[in-house]
Amino acid sequence: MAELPEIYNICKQMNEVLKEKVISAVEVKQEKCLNLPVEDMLSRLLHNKIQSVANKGKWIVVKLSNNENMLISLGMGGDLLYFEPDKAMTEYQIKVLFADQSGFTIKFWWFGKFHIWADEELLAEKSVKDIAIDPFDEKFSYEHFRGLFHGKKGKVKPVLLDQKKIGGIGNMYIHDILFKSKIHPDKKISEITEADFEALYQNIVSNLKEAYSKGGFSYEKDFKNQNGGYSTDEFLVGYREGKECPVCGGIIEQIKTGGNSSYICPKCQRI
Amino acid sequence: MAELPEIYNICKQMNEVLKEKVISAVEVKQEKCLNLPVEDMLSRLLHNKIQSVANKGKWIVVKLSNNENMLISLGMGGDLLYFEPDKAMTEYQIKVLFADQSGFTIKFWWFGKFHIWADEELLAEKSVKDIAIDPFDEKFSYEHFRGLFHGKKGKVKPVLLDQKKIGGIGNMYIHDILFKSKIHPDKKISEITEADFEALYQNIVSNLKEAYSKGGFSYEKDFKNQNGGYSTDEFLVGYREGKECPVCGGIIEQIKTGGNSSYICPKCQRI
DNA sequence: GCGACAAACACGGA
DNA sequence: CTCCGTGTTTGTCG
Repeated sequence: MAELPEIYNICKQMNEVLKEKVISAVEVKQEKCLNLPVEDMLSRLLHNKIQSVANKGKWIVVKLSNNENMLISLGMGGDLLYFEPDKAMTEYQIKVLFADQSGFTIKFWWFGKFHIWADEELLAEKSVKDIAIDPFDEKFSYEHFRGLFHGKKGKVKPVLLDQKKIGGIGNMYIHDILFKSKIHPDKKISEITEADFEALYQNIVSNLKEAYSKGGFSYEKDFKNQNGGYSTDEFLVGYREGKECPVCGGIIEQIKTGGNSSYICPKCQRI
Repeated sequence: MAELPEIYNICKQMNEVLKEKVISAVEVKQEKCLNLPVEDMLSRLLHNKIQSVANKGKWIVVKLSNNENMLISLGMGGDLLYFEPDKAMTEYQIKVLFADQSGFTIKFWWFGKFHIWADEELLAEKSVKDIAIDPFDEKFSYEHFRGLFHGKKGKVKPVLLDQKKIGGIGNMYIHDILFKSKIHPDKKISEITEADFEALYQNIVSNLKEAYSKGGFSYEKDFKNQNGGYSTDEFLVGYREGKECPVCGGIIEQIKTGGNSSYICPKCQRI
């Protein structure tokens, strides 16, 4: 469930906290989240320095001094937690330890990934190479956004969640973004007006930035084990099926949209 | 509209009539139905002998003495007509002339193809390489047929018309085949019983053989310019929308099934 | 609820 | 009414 606001926040914190730290050990309790045999992973990570951390969509990319990278995907959610010496969590699938005895643990709720790729490999690596820029990127202009829909004929929501089109949006913040824009998730792209697109663009950026400014979603923990300040009370329609629409008083519905669920006000959001 | 019965018939006749004839000229009025520049096509065909003719699904494959092949697709229908010296039709896109001044003309109604491929190329040529055996093939056993559906989850009709699964069936004979089998074209494969599959298999083979035994569909001409003897009166539900079902007296409907039309008795064929 | 992949399906062009 | 390529949608798996 960690989406751009949470991931972006974690990356910022990792940058601040981990810079220049040297990896001294990596412990893996679940090998299937690796892309390499443990031995290979270790030989590519150990004794190297953290250079910088940035997100690529919902992926966290930790760049090391030896041109290797740790790519972390939290999948459906999980905790990526910094620890001071001797303060590590006991539940984790991956633990990275630094020379100063600090480190971080990763605990996935379900499917997470911990992949190692060299800079050159990264360009060809399918998991991340096609991930589009995210709404926090300065190049994420309205023109860029609008262009994603030109000549397209499907439904809106799949495009918004398509990581090859827009990085970082998942199936949580999207509900309110669409609601605020008064667009039904199954609305055909061809039937969306220019004004709708403008509202959609604004709401994507403002909704995610709002969540980021509050430290992310309240159910998620940041790198320093703090829960975010964006609480479920702020949801307008997301996960509020059966409750009243804050705008028109209609009853919010949970509906199936393709493979996932959507929460909508059937009155405010018409197909 | 030529399907397996018509194509099979034409191939048989071509085999009887053209064997050993030597190509002396080819005239092309519509170059876009070729896969080669006219020059190349000519140099690969002229002065070579017809060796044999066989169908691959709805394609007609004319094998020449020099290991080249003429591949003819009649597309949505057309006439492929033999002519005695000086008796050629005047309307055609392609005319093949033999040394004895006999020959054949091809007139497509819409999109037809006249392609040249050497034996070796044929194996890699996408238009025909994956076309499955047809219901007249001795290897088209019930087991073979049944196996086409194992582990599949879509609708029946698309499989029956998929040339990679079964060669030669088109959207004409299929209506009655499904009707006789009491299967709705949109029926899910997973919901079809073994008895249904057996009926379907029998009806595919028998319906197409019946049409073939009568020289094909009455609206189509054979190689000798004779119309087939399988008339529209023999259709049970195909193209009979609004008429009565010959079994239950219900009203036959024309419905959309994916990209094409189907004719069904809504009472005899339930989804 | 994520991401990768494959299967099924829809559509347009020749 | 054909075949084909492409894009879209749906399902499954880890």
